[in-house]
Amino acid sequence: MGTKSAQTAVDPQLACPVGPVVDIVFSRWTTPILWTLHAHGRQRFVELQRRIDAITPKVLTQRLRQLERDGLVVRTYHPEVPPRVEYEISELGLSLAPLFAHLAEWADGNLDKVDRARQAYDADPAH
Amino acid sequence: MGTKSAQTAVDPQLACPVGPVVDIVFSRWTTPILWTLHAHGRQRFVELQRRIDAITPKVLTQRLRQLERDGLVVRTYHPEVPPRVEYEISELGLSLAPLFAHLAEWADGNLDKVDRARQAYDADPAH
DNA sequence: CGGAATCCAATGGGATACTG
DNA sequence: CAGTATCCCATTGGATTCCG
Repeated sequence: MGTKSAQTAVDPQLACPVGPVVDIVFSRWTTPILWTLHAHGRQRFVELQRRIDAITPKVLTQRLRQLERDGLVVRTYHPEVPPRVEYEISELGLSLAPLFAHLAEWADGNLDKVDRARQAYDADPAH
Repeated sequence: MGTKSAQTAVDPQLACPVGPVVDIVFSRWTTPILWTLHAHGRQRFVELQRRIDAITPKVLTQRLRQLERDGLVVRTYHPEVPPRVEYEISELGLSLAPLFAHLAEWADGNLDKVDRARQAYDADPAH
């Protein structure tokens, strides 16, 4: 990981100004994680793991690290026995809420059209 | 809302309502393709290929097929010699424009914060 | 509990060559 | 021109094990 993002291997800025932000917000597993944190508030590692269907601890750790580095999630470590770690959405992460709402709204009004388009496409023997 | 121990195994789609639409709109290469089609209007395969930095014909074909199947892009085949094919955004695809604008707006106001968060994170030897 | 380390399988995407 | 076909490599993610 680190400085290199897989999706930006081909500088998308020229072809698509929204490329960088898509990398940050919509890379794999980020929306389920952000959504779960937003829906259930501050919670521990295992709670997150249980709520996000069958995600492995390795992948969850990777994604949480990225989200923490990007400032969208705040990690709090409590030096106890046993150790306790809590994750929550940051203020910056919370600022994505309207965008997610917008996305959900579009989905609500148009996902059925996508479905019908697919059925029509699949029904056409020319394809 | 209360936490139910009964539904420990949560379907990822349930865990994140925006999951399906993210798959459709923000899967790999789709935003550069949609953006280019929106910026330059109806255009041919090679034009698309040239404008989207170094995308291979194979991948471009795959993505265009998916976008066509999802009803976001319209493909028009002209049986000439040599053959001519044109792609354009559909009405459904165009309905994504406000969403993209919203995304660009968020990026414009917050991408620098992400950058600073990364620098702060990388500067901390604890990480 | 909250990970880290290791190994491995699947997949996506690049390069190249070819065709109607 | 607009793809298709083939090969191949890199990255991703899953499974498992181990540790402070």
